[in-house]
Amino acid sequence: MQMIRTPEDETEARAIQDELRGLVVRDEPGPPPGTGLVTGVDVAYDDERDVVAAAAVVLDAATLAVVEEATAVGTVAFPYVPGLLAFREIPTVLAALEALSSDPGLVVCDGYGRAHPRRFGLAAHLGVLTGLPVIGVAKNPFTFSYEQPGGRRGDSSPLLADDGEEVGRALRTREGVKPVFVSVGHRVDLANACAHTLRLARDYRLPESTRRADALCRRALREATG
DNA sequence: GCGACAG
DNA sequence: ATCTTGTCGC
Repeated sequence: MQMIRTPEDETEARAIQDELRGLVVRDEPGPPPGTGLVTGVDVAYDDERDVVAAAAVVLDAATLAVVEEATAVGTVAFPYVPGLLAFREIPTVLAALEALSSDPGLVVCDGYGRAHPRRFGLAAHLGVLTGLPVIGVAKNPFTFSYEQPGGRRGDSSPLLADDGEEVGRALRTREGVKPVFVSVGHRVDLANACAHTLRLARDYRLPESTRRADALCRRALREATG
């Protein structure tokens, strides 16, 4: 049940991105922070055996308590190429999401959405394929530039593309700790994406959703591989 | 042509 | 992403 087309090469992959980019919805604020469900997704790889494991962890947005977990294991179908990450991750992530009985609510993934060379990163791609509201929270600035945000939790600064567009924000989630990089994927605006991220990063630098998904997909990979 | 580059 | 020990600190 892979709704993603696995391209034959990089040229085809970029063409798919250019085609799907027009389907991204950017004029919806998205679900209000702190209510409903939030689902973190992440993947881990065993490049030796071409195995990939994905995890989806559903949290109660208000308490950050785990509501449901699901995993999926698959075969790596595409190499890692900067700008084409979605083709490597999404097939297995979709399988994990489909294994959930809960409605995922807002989906939070590792990596970027709008902040992408062709403005169609992983979070945007996943959003278009599922129709769900999705945001991306990355651990480094990729190719984008930014000024260091203030040192306090909640401080942020624009993440800028070469053409000057604000494609995301560098958001300080912990005092004096390196910021995270937030960008919108689908059906969520940037201010709301940052608000969600800040609530999810209540106890650590990274959102609880991605921390939980990261731990789970590593465990799934270990159990699938050995 | 070279370097850099989410995970 | 992944390869990888100990170590400083709350």
